Amino acid sequence: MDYNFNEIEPKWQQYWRDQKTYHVENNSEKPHYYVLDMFPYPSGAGLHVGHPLGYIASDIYARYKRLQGFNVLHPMGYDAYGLPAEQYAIQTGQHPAKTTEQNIRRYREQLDKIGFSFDWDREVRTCDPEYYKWTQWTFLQLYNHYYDNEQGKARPISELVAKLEKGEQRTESGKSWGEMTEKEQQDYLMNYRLAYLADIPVNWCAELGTVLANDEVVNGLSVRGGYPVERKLMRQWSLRITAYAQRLVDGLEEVDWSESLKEIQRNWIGRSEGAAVWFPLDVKSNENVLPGAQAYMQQVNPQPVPSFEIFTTRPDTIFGVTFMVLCPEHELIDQITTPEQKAEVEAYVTWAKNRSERERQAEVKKVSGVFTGAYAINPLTEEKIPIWVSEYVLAGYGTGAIMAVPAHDSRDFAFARHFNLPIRQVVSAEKDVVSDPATWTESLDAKSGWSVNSGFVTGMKVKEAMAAVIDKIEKMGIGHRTVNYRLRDAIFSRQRYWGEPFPIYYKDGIATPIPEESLPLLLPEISEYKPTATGEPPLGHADNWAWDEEKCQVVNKSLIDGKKVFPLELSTMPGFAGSSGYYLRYMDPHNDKEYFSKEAVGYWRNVDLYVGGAEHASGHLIYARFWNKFLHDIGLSVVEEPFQKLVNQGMIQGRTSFVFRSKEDKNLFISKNLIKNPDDVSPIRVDINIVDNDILDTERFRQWRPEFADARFELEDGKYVCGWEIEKMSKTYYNVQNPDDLVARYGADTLRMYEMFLGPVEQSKPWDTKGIEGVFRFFKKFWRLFHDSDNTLCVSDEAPSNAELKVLHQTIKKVTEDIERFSFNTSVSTFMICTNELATLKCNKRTVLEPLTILIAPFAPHIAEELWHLLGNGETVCNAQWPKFNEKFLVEESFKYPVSFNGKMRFTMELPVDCTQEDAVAAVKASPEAQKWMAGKEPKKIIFVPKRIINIVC
RNA sequence: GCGGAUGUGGCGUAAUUGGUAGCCGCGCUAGACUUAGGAUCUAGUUCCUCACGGAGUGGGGGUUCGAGUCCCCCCAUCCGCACCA
Repeated sequence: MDYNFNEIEPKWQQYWRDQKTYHVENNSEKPHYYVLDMFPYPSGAGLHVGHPLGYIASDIYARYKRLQGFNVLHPMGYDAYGLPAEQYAIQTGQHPAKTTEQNIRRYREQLDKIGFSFDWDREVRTCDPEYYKWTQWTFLQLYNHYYDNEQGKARPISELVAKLEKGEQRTESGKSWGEMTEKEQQDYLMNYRLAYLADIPVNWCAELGTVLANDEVVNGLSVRGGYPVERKLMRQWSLRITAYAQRLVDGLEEVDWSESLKEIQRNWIGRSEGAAVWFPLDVKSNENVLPGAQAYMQQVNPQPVPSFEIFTTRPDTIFGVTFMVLCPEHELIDQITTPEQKAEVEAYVTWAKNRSERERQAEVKKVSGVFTGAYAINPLTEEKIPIWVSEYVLAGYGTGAIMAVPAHDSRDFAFARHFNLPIRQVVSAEKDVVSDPATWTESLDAKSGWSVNSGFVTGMKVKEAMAAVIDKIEKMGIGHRTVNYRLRDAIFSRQRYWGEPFPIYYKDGIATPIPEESLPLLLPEISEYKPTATGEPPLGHADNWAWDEEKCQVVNKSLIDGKKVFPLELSTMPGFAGSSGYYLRYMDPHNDKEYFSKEAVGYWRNVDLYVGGAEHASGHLIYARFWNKFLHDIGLSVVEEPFQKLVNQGMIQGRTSFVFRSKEDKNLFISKNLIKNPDDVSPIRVDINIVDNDILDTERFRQWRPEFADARFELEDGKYVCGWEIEKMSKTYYNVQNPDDLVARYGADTLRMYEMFLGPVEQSKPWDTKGIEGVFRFFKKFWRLFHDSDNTLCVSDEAPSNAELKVLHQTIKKVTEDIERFSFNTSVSTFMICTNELATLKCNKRTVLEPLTILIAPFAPHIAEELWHLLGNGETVCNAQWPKFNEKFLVEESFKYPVSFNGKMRFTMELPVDCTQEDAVAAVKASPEAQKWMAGKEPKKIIFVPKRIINIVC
C-alpha cells in the first residue's frame, strides 16, 4: 500500500488537536473573516453523507481564507433543544439531556473523522444554561421594548410609559394613563411589547400537545410527525416580528443571497400596497336592527356614519364593486344581520368556525357563504350593495372584510357566479373594448389595461386610476393609502419540556419578569414528560417551580402564597429561540457577564459566509434576521443584517436499489432487463450495501433476510442487475450512505473531495458511490508524484522546466478562481488534470510540488499535511501562504510550451474585417508571434472570426 | 393557480462568460503487464455512416459574422407559497 490514509489521517487529526491548530483569537493584525455553518440538531440517527456536504464546502472556504492570510472564525455547535429527544423521553423515560448528550458525542466522533477545521473551544449548545441564559436575557429585552414607529426602531418600554404619563400618547379606551389600574396599564403595554402575551388563534397540534409556528405547519399538518393541526384561541407568548416587516423586506437588498431565497422570504413577508377604505352601512334599510351596531361602529371608527373598513390592492376597481364579504369571525356580523337571515347566518358561522384548517385548505375551491340581509353603500358610486359572509375571506389578513369586484378577482368571480350576483366590468385589456361579463368564463385579474365604466377615472390606465382613486378617497376622508403584510407575529410558547423556560412568573395574573441578575432560570427536573392530568404543559409536573420574589430564587410550588411566592410560566420557548442568536455567541462564547462583548462583535461584526439548507428560508433565517435587527436597535450587534453572503447547499438524495420478485414464484427474482411485463413482478427495496454498481451480491442477499434465504435468480450475463430510483435518504428505504463507512474504505480526503466533485454545491443531487473510485485513484496518482515505485520520497531540488511551471501556474489560477466562485467541483477536475500532466512530464520538482500541497490543503488537509512534512517543512500546512500565480507562465511561456487544459490553444491576432479563411491562415503563418507560439509545428486547424483568430489546433 | 429555478453523451458534469460543444470523472470497448485481478498502464468512447460526410445542447422561432449561453412562445422536471383581497 503506497497511499496509506489509514495511517495519515488519525495522525494529523491528533496533531491538530494537540497543537490547537484551529484555535482562533478575537484580535489579530490580520483581516477577519467569519465562516459559519447552520449548526445541526443532533438526531439519534447520526450523520449521513448529505449532512457534511455543506460543512465540507464551508471548511474548504475557511481553510482557503486562512491560507490567504485571514483570521478566520469557523465554529460549530449544536441546536440541542428539540422535539425528537422529548418524544423519545416520553416513550422511554430517558432524560432528554442524556440522549442529547449521547447524540452529540456521536456527531462529534463522525465530524472529527472528516477533518474539519472548527475551533471547538467555541462550541455552543442551546440547552447549556451558560448559553440559554442569553436566550432568556434577549427575551426579557424584547419584553422590555416596544417598536417606536416614529423612530423606526425598538425603544425601551419605559419611554412609552413616560409618554403616556405626560399624556403625549392617547390611550384608545379614552381613559387617561393615571386613571387606569395596574392591571389595565399592564394589559395596555402588552399591546406594544415586542414579546407579548395575547389570546390569539394558534396552530394547536393535539398529538404533539403543543402549539406550532406558521412555518412549522404545512398543509394543515405538523412538519414534525405530520399530525393534524387545528386553529384554537389560546393565551400565548408571541414576538412582534411584524413590527420589523418592512425592514426585513428592505434588508434583503443589502445581502448577497440567492434570488430564489430572497424571493421565498419576500413572499413569506408578503408586502402588498393598496388602500384601506371605509364602506358605510346603509342605515336606512337596516334601521330596525341597528341600534347596537350603530353605537358600536361609531366607537370603533372615526367616520360619522357606521362603516366597515376594507383593504384592497385594487382601489381602481371600486366602481366594479357589486357586493361585500365579511369573514365568519367578523365582530359586526351579529349586529347587522337582519332577523330573517339570522338563523341561516348563525348556522353558517358556527359551521365555518368548527372546520379544521385541513378541511378548509382541502376544499379551497368549494364556494360557500351566506347573505346577511344588510346592505352597505359604495362611497364613490353611492350604490347599495349586499353584505355577505364567507369563509374565503380570512380573519387574519387585512381587516377581515373585502369589497368584492367579481369582474376582476377570480375568487369574487367564482362567488358571484355561485350565488348569482351581478358582475360589472370596469377594466378592459385593450382600450375601450368592453364585453358582457355574463359571457365570461373567468375574471380579468391582471393589473394592467384601462379603466372603463368608472366615473372620473374612465379612460385612465390602471396604474393612474389606482392613484387617482386613492387621492379621491383620502380627500373625502374615507380611506387612505396603506401597506399590508402577510407575515404574522411569531408564536413563542411551546407546551413542551425540552426547551428554554420563560423567565416569567405571574403575580396577581400579571406577567412579571424575573430580574436579569437571576438568570439563567434553570430548566427544572420533572418526573414525567407528558402533559399533566389537568392538561397543563409538562412543566406542571415540576415541584420546584415557583418564584420567591424576596429571595429571588426558585422554590417549591407548595409555598405559593400570592404575596411573595408566585407560579412560574409553564411553557417553554420554541426551537428557533436558541438558534436565532447563536452566531453572535460564537464570537465570545465564554463571556458570563454579557451575551458577547462589544470588542468581540466590533471585531467580527457579522457572518461573512453562511452555509446551510434552503429549508430554513421562512423559519430560522427570518427569525435570526429579526433577532439581529432588534439587537442592533438596542446597540448590541453592529451590523443590521446577520448573514452577509449565504450559500444553500443542495440536498443529497438517496439512490434506492430494487430487486424484482416474480409474482408467480415468490422465490424467483428477475434481473432488471429480463422483465417482460412490469406487472409480473413486484419491486422490493434492497440495502444498497449489498449492491455494487447496480449488481446485486446474490449471496449476501440470501443472507440479508430470512425470507430471501431460498431466493433464485434469473441472471443476465451471469449478473443480477437491480433497478433504482431517487428518493429521500432514509433508513426505511435502505439507501442511507454512512460517511464513516466511506472514510474507513477510502479515507476522509477522498470523501471530502468526492462530495465536492459530485456537482455544484448548491445543486440537489442523488448520492452515487460509483464515482468515488475515480477520486481515490487520483489521490494514489497524486501520492506517486512525490514517491518512487518503492514508496520512497523522490522530490528533487532541480529547477523546474517552463512546461512544469506552466501547469503549476495554470492550476493556481484556476483553483483560486474556482474557490472564489464556490465552484469546488471544477477545482477537483483541475487537480486531476494537473496531476495527469505532471505525471506525463514526470515532474518531481520541489518548487512545483510544494505549492501544490498548499493548493490542495483546503480540500484534502490530511494528505497535504503529510506531504508538507515529508518535504521537510515544519509547523502545519494550514498556516502556509497561498501561492500566487505568475502571468508570465500563463501568457508568454504558453507560446513555447503549448500545454493546454482542454487540448485547444487560443491565440488572438487582429485581422481585417473581410478576411477569408485562406487569408487568415496565410496571415497566421506569416506572423512571427504565431510562429513562435506554434514552435515549428504545422497548425491542424485554424478557426477564425472577423478581426481575430480564436483557436489554432496543432 | 402564483412565484423561482433547471433542461448538454449511457451517467455525474464542464465550456475562457456570446467565440465555433462535451473538459474531468464514472461506465463501457480494445490492448499491455500479470498466476490472477475489482491493481496499474496505453488507446478509444456524443449520435448516424464501412467510409466520405452529416446531425447535434428539451421543442419551435428570433437577434448576431457567430448562440448551450441573449430575446419570445411552447413542453418537461424540481422547489417554494397557496382563498393574503
